[in-house]
Amino acid sequence: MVRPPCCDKEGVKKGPWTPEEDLVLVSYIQEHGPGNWRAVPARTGLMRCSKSCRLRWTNYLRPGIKRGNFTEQEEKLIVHLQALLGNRWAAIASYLPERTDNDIKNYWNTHLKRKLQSGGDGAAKPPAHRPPSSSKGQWERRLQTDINLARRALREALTPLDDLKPQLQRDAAADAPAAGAGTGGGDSPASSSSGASQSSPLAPAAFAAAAAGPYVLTAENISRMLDGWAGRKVRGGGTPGTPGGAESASTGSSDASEVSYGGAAVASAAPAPACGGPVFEYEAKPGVPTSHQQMPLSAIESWLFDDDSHLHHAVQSASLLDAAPMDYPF
DNA sequence: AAAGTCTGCAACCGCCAGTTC
DNA sequence: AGAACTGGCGGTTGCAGACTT
Repeated sequence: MVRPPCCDKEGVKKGPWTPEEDLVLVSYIQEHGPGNWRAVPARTGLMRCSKSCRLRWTNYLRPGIKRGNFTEQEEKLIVHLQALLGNRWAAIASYLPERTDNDIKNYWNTHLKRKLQSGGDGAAKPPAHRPPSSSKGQWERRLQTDINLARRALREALTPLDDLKPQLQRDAAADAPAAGAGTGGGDSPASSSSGASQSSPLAPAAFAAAAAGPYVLTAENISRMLDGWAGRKVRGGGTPGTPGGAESASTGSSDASEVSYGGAAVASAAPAPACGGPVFEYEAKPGVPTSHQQMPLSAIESWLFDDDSHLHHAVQSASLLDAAPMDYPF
């Protein structure tokens, strides 16, 4: 069958997002939560494809995103995971909760690939036989499943206390969801889990936190938000550009995006402050630890790096598969 | 100082898989 | 059961700033 386009191509705006559009999108998501992307353009009036809205949110506007300046630790992790998983950026990104798959993909293509090709820094090189991109085969899924299981077990074992925080917040929100939402914005459907629950069960807690937290979408805050954006480096002639351009966002602690999210330091590598917490807590990647419950990288690394058998197994599997494609009896 | 080249990143495109009807 | 719909993913491109000549 022929798939219709995801949206009507005519009248759909393309290109860089303006601060105003970002604001509209953020406002909408703050109110309704992410999800149901198809309804977003219609309900916000944005002349954007639903897909574009989702991408803009997940790759840029979503709180908790760290931009630019990959640490050596992250770099190593990416290299190893890429060797392990191939170009499955979403899977790799799940190990780096503060990074988007797009970011990691870009970083790989622009930095790491070249680095490894030119001899690299001693980090493990990607195997000669990479899992073929076309083979989303059983072995690969099995591998991913195993990794996920191991990761979950590891997380549970290593971060019992941190895990309690979101749980406590969920419990608190469950106790008084309506009260929290009600104080936030009057008719705000914050307590409605229609859209948000689709993405994460954390939604109610997040909305409660949002209502009680530092960020309220008032005219004042919108003004501050726009001021912050307006004050940013402008890319291109007249185009307001994208807030938080890579390097500047990560280095400039007074970035507009931080302001816009009520000091949740969303663009910063620093963990969310104890007071208030991130407004968009529900926006943690599905199945991925939030910044609160983020597993320590060192733990992952020791698991990944110390036990080479994981890598070797993966590489061997890939090699075998390349040599003689077959249906693995997993 | 100007022109050309390189680099990095945001965003788009098309395909795929899961879900809904 | 199968078609339609939606969201997600990976590859690719276009553009603007940085750098080099």
